[in-house]
Formats: sequence, structure tokens, C-alpha cells
Amino acid sequence: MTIAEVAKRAKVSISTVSRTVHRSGPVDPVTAERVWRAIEELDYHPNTAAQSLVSGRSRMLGLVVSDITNPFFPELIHGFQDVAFHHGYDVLVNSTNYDNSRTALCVRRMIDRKVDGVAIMTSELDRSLTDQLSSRKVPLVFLDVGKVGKGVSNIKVDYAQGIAQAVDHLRALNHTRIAFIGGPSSLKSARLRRDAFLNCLRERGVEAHPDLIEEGNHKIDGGLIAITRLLQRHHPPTAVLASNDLTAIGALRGTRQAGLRVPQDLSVVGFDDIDMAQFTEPPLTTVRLLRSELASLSCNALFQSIRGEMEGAEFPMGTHLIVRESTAKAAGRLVPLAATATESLGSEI
Amino acid sequence: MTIAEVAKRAKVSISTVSRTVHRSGPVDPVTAERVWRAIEELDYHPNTAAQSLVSGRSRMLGLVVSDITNPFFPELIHGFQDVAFHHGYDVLVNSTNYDNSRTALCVRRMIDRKVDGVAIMTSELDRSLTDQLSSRKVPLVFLDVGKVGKGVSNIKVDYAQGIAQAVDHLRALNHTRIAFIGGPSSLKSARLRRDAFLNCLRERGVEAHPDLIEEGNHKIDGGLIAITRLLQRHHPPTAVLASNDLTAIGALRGTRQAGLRVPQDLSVVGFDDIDMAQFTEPPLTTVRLLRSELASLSCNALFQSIRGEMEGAEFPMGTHLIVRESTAKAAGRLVPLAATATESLGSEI
DNA sequence: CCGACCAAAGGAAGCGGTTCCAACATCTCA
DNA sequence: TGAGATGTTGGAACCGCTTCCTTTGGTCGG
Repeated sequence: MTIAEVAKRAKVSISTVSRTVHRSGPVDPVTAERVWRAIEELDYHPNTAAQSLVSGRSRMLGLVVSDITNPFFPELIHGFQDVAFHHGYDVLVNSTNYDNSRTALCVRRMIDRKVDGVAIMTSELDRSLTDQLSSRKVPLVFLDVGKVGKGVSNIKVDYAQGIAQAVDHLRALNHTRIAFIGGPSSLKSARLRRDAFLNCLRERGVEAHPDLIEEGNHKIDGGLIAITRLLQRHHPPTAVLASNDLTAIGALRGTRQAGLRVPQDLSVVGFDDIDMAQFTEPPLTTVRLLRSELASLSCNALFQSIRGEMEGAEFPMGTHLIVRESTAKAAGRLVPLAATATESLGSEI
Repeated sequence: MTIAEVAKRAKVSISTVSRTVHRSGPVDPVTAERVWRAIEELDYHPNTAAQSLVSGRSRMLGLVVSDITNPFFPELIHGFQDVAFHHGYDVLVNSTNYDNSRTALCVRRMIDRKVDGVAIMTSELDRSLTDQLSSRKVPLVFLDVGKVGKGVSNIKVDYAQGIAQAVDHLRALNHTRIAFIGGPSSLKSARLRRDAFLNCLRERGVEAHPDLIEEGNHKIDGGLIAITRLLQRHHPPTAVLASNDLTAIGALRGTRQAGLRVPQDLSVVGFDDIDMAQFTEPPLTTVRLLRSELASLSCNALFQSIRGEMEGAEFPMGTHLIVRESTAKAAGRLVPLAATATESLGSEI
């Protein structure tokens, strides 16, 4: 089924067929009607490879994520694809497993495929790679990393906003020993979240106690291990803020394994607000980072770049606290302690 | 960067470049060396659209899933992409939201893109659509639905195996009132699971009590609602088998909301064994349907068809029970009942 | 010494479209 | 009535690559 066969059947030239299909030039309505009928009868669909070859574009978008297995990303992909699909675009998805070289390879292959743009929703990229990618002429959109430039945009998430809300929420509940379970420090987004937490405390005149900062892996098991260590501290925390919801879920489980109850004995706050968060036991108080917004923001940024409506820009994105049931008033004392009672709780969080 | 520029730099013809790149014809080693150097220096990558146009194939695979938001699928996609990636293939993923017409559209678009094969891992397809798709010349692999034919394969999951193990496990724990929360009955895989359960009971000489069969939606909220209804029955179940893990997680939560404990008051068994299952509270006893196996089975089936090594075949896939902590010996009586004590528990499950 | 054979390399025809440009018919207005 | 404007249509180049076929030049055997 080629355009030539349609042309023959409609008794016109292939140029005319092309013109009527794309409405890209004058065609007599009567002729057009004949062409459409031929197309219908033959069930003709243009060969996208040919179109791609001649036009240099493919009506495909690339989407690179760190870990498709983390529920955050499927929800993001879902939204991204929806937007793309409605524009008649297909999406080439790749999950890199936090592997920088794989990211480079993925993007390279996508570019070879002449994708019209690629969204790189991983934040473990090193600068040299982002620069290298930016130098290609393909519209790009990064998440948090990435220097805005010609055709390259960046979604800038305001982690501080939601984290401040979380910290204030916890402090209002009389929590003074608030721990933090971060993500892998190799991850830019994880560092940003941790730093936002640290800064937030500092702004409020308290210093984070190093004992109360743990590093997880942004997965459930990491959260479980981290909370276990935290609860074994001489002065365990009364509340914990996790770098993402998976980590928080691990913390929930670890707390229960330690024989403690959430939120009576320990308050837990997550980050992301994945769908699952409302169904944990207890439902998770968490900072919402709206995937659907992230998805449409990034996808639309790409489309704007593609249409040449924009040179590349920075898109701010807010976060805010969703209070559910995993946080409550701090208990007087988490576990009976043999330790001295002379410590100054107020200043070590 | 085109093949012509490489040819010019290496002072050979484009035919020679093509031949050395694909090792598809005799090239003098000395010449080849020159060509490779030119390729390197120019950082040449072939235009895949052009290759696709001339060869009629794209080195892309299509993967259609029902709901990327269900953790079952990301894990499947992950495995599928891994296999594809190592063969130098890219994957076009699409989530259809259980929408039949969208599935049709997706596959249509994939075929337009000349994908070399497509895996349709949704099971809500109606027969007319599968037949229509099968009639195209693209290798296809279905999950459960799908009639094997020239170039079309089918993964046949043996649901009965795992479900029988689950039922026997529960019966060994003295459970006689075993409920079942199914998926939407419009879903073939959901029907298969429910039927496997019903048959299993029948084989063991017991008849399922209609009161103990509920329909969920394969999501958490559906499981929660279903278990709530189940627990309000005159004779509530002492154990429940869910059609997938998400449903089981909902059941876990619903049970706790009802003030009951798992597994002391109610045993819960899931299906799929998603990663999350080992981290629920309590860890979920569930029937494992290995995504990685499903992924490699389907991806490899496609490759075999592509290479013409196979005409289309049926691939069997087993399931088996993973016992964790959400199941335990049946309690004598779930809740004090005012009801008659004359019912014959043995025959109504 | 010459024809046959063979390896290596180049030329050119497509793959299926888009698009620029020329050709042609009609129509308008001086 | 004829020149130019306008509206439709067809022809052909080109996108970048693969592949078939031809050419070239050297080697070998008779």
C-alpha cells in the first residue's frame, strides 16, 4: 500500500494525494473527495519511515526515566504518553537503572531515530553528559539538572516548599528530633531533597543532628534498613522524613518490625505522593509532587520547542504537603531510656 | 552526517562504506580501516529512518499493556526492554487503560511505524480484534488471548497450578470459607483466574458459595471495597484469595479498617507477586507469576518469529505459591455470631 | 601470451514519501 | 481579444541508505 497505488486508483498524481492528505496545497474539492475515497478503500496509511526520512522528524518523543519499577515513574510515563498520544506522537521509553552510561546510550539511540524531542527525567546525569546532549539540535527537557539553553528546558522542582511544610507540620506536633532518610547521594534529586531539609532546619534556627541523617536507596528495602538503624540510636527520632514514598513505606514496615506503632510512636512523612501512599497502613502523610503536572509540563515544553515557539525555558513546579494518618503528636518519650535526661532536645533535630 | 560524507572522507564510494559497516560484502582490510576511521572521526551514525525505509523493518518492537500504573506491568516492561535493548532493539510502549479501541489504535500506529513485532500483554481483547491484528504480517505475541497461527504466538499462563496450591495451602490451614475477589469480568485474565479458582474447588468436591465471590477492579480501592462487603456477610470468610496483588493489598487494608487482623482473623492470598508484596504488612502470601519470565518469553518469541525460526507457537508458563505471613491457621470463629450453628461449613466455601 | 576468473570497488536504481516548480486551463479586465 | 492573474495538477528532484550489477585490474593456468 503506497501513495502511488492511491494515486492510480484516484486517477491523480502522487503530489495531489500528498497535498490532499496534508491539506498542504490547493486541491479541487471534487478531486480531494476521490482521493479520500481511494485512501479509504485501500486502507492506506503513509509509511512513517519515508515521511521521517524526507522530513527529518519522526513524530516520536523519547522519555528516559531512572527506574520504571519505582511507582513514581509509571505514573509519570502515563501522563506523558497521554499528552503525546493526543498530539499524534508515539513515545520511546527507556529505563536506565540509574546507569549514566546507559542513559547516554539511550539518548544517542533515540537521536539516531530522529525523535523530535527527549525528556530526560532522571537526575543522576553528570554535567558533561547534559552538555554533550544539549549540543545536539534535538529539543530536550531535563528534570532539575540541565542548564537552560537553545531548545533545552528544565523543570525546576521546588522541593523546599513541600519540605518546609512537612517540617513545620511536624514541629507543630511537638516533634523536635526529626530524622531524614535520603536517597543515594549520587542522585541529584536526592541531594536536592536532603539539602532542602537541612536548609529548612537551619532557617528555623536548629541544626540537624548527623545521627539522624541516613542514606537509603529510594527503594523499600533501603528505607527499612535505614529506619532500623535510626531506631537503634541512643536518642531515636520521634519523626522521620523520607526522600521518597518507597523509602517511607520501608520505614513504615521497619517501624512495625521494631514493635513500634506509626504514628503513635513515630511519625513518618514521605515524598512524591505515589498512588500507593493513600493505601499504606496507616495512610502516608507525604509531600506531593504531581506526576501528571510534571508529565504535561515536560511534554508541552518539548512541543513548544519543536514548534519553535520557545527557545528553552525553566519551568517551576511546586510541591506541597498532604496530611494523612502517619503523623501525630510526638510522644513524650519513645522508649524508656536508661540514658541521661540532661540532653537539650530543643537544639538537636 | 551522511554516508556520503563518510565515503568522501575515506575516499571510497558509499557502497563500500555500507559494505564495511554491515560486513555485507568483500572489502579490503586496508580500505575498511580507512572507512572505520572516517566513521569514528565524523561520529557517523546511520539514519535509521532511511534504513527502515529501504529494509522495511525498524529494529523496534511494540509493547502494549493494559495499565502501566499497575506495578505488574512496569516490572514486565523492564524485563522486556532489557531483552530488546541487548538485541539492539528499541521498544514502543503503550498503556491502553483497558480500552479496546485504544489498543487497536496503538497497534495500528505501531504497525504503521513498521515495528518488527508487537507484544500485546493485555487480555481484554475481543476476538475480532485479535483476528484482525493477526491478519497483518507483523509477528505478534499475545497473553492468554490469541489463537496461535503464522507468526502469532501466545503465552499460556497456567493459573490453575498456583491457585490450586493456594487453595490447598488454605485448606491445610483448616480454612473452609474461602472467598475470592476477582478482577473486572470484562478482563479475560480475570475470568481465567476466577474460573481456575472455581474449578479448583469443584475438583476438591466443594462448591463455591456465591456470597463469597466478589468482583474488584484489579486496583487497591476495588479490593478494599470488596473485602468490606465480604466481611459484612452473615457468614464472613476466614480466608480470601485475590485476583491480583493490588486487590489483595486493598483487602489487607480493608480488613484492618474493619478492626480485624491478618492473618489471625483472616488469611489473605494475592496473585502476581509484585515486588511490593514482600513489603506489605504483613508480607503477602501470593501466587507468583514471574514477570521476568513472561518478558523474556514474549520478547524471545517475537525475535524467533522475526528471524523466521518459528511459525508461531504456544508457550506455557507456570505459577506457584509463595508463602509469606498473610496466611495462618483458621480461627475457630471469626466474629461471635448470633446465627444458627447448624450450617454445614464443609460444603460451602 | 592471452582468456578466464576473482576480488574489490563504484554506479545507479529504488524504498515511499514531500515539495518545489513548471504546465496548463480558466477567468478577468483593460 | 489578448495579456496577465489565478487555481489545479503533474513532473521530478531529493531525503539517506541498501543492494544488485558492472567495471576494473590483477592472478593464474593453459
